[in-house]
Amino acid sequence: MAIDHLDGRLLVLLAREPRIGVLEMSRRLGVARGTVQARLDRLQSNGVIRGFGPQVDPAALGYPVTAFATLQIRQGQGTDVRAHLATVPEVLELHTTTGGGDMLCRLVARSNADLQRVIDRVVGFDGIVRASTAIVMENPVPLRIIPLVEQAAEDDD
Amino acid sequence: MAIDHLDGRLLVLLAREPRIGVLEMSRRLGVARGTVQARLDRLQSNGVIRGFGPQVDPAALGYPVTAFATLQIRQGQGTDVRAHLATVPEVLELHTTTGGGDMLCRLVARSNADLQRVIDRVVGFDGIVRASTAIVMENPVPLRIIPLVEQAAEDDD
DNA sequence: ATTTCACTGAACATATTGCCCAGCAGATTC
DNA sequence: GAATCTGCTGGGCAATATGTTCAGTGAAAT
Repeated sequence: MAIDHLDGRLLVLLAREPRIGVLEMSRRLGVARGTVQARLDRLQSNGVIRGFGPQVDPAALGYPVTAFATLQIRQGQGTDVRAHLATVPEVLELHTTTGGGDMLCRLVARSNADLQRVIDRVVGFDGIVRASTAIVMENPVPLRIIPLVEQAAEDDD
Repeated sequence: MAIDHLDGRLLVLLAREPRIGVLEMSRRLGVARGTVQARLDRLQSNGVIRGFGPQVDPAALGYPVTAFATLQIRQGQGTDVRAHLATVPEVLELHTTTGGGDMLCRLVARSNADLQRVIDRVVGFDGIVRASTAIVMENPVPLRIIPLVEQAAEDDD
């Protein structure tokens, strides 16, 4: 399973110049077009490539404040809480983590004041015992995958 | 600034079917091709759309374990720590947050055992005082943007 | 009344796509 | 050793999409 060296180069190329076509990729990688097409298909059915959705910047949408909230959930309320959080647009991401009934979610808001409204909406739900929020000030390493892809391709499995 | 209703529909369409072309989009949205092209260009130079990079699943790459680590940084060491963490491929994301010298980072690893290695590498650096890690068990809400886009488009700014 | 702006609808040459095929090399199986 | 698979090559084809330009239209701003 996983990826070989050519897959790695393909992914890195795709990450750097996402809009180039199959033909151009085959030129850059020095392989036949059919090969690139086959690799891409495989990577997608593999699930390695989940999709090519546009990466939208919440800040540019008017939500410049990001925060992470750790939620403590009352036993047995997990399912309800999940469903509740899924209905809040400002919840961009939700994880359940080790340690009691804990969840971690990524929030955005229009301002620090607005964040209060979002948090109230998030925690204003029966089943959430306690919430602690950390507001993001800087993002020195934005979500990235290239270094990991390169490592995985070198391990060459 | 921000986006109007057509931009919103464009983004949602693009998020749902990322590989469709400009022409097909114009057909779906019922507007001229030039309009879609102009909107897309604007959204990209706006920074609303950061890019179209492939969404790669770390699990499919052989890194099925995700964790969030909260790091406490010694005063004045922030820059060094950032640089250090940027060199670790398993650090997918790094944020500095409110509250003392705290950082939050997203990690992946090949296994729970491997996570220990990653954490050792992350915290094995002068300037990191303390680390507390939460391992992700489930991901009920994967990173998403559509609901926020829809809300922003309705607010119609 | 005039200017500006975004959108339309069309045209054109060029490039890319999806699909087909035959051939080839290396590895695996019998 | 011979047969079979699998992945890659390199080519050809019709259909489609792209980049670009243009003139015309309507609405809003000056």
